[in-house]
Amino acid sequence: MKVVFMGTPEFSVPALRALIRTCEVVAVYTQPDKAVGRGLQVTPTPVKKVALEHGLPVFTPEKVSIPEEIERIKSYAPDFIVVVAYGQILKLPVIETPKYDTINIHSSLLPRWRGAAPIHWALLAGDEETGITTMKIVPKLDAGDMLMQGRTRIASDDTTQTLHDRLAEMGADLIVKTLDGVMEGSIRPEKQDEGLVTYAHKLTKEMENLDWTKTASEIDRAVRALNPWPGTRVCTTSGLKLKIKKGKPFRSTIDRGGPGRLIENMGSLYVTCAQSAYEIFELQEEGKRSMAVHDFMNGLKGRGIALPLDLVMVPSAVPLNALATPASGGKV
RNA sequence: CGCGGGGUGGAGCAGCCUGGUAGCUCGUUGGGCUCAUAACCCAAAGGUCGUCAGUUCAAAUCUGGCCCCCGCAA
Repeated sequence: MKVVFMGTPEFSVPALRALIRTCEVVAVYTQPDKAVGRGLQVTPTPVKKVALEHGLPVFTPEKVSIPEEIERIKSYAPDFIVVVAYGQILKLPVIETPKYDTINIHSSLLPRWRGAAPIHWALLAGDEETGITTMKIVPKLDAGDMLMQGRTRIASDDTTQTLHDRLAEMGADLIVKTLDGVMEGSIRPEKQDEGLVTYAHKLTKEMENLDWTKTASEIDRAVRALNPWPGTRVCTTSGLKLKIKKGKPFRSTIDRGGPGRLIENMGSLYVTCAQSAYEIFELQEEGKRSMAVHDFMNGLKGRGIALPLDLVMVPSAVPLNALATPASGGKV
């Protein structure tokens, strides 16, 4: 079975490896190398690295839906094109190239969370479970008929990072089964119920700003969902900028002057919010490494900074309560 | 030459601008107090201030080179 693979970030890698093991990967498409990292080093994408390790032909066009790339793909006579977080929208001529189908691995239980950041939004919304959907690609983003799904529960300590890793592995497993199923004709594609569609909008940098008027459990979800990027940040009136890396909702109520303060209680650090407080375990000050809250508080005393500290509200670009947007808002 | 922050006893930091006996909050060790304690009190150990060179009577502090770490830039 000949497969053309299209993918870019770390999330795509397990699927690529699985396909290399089980199929004939005839070509790999990925995004052009970009200048990233300290010093703006030009770095190949994770997918490109793996493809090169296996001696596969790699192509990195700015646009894949142009005639010469379509001709190139045709020349490989693929049975399937598999697309995993490629980063480009495929036009119909590309989609129609393979003998069988062009298939996408999407990291949500469609039709919930179409779009760019499904893992984050599942976590933010407090979903109890999420998963992987394989589907036929159609020109409209993430709207194709579904082929297979794999589900996983979201644990109370799951972060975007842990879910990402888990779902990437599940996707690798599922795509192999999906290709086999399509070949055998044992899978019957299922239409998405448009009434249940929600969109996972792209995250913005500004979403890092914590809205401490929310409840502790909403804050907890934000801390876990926005980890590692863009993070969850809090700014004090005195100019400290702190990223909350880990914490948990505090059960009892603490009333120390209302929401929006950093307070110390029994040797622990809390940010007060709606009704109660959120306890911080690990944080990172601007420009510094991440550290345990205990070390941070020692440093504060060393600098002569005393708690409590008042926080400044910085607005987010996308309100976290813009959770499940209705199907009508078809922009992603 | 992409932008920026930093390397000070075991940890997190202050001191550096305005050179002159190395400090804070913890931890560790010993002792005390207490029914008891992660609490409190007393005491002690522990640092070539990243590295090399320069300026100076004198450098953690000023100047230049080098090494390493971190944040942004998805």
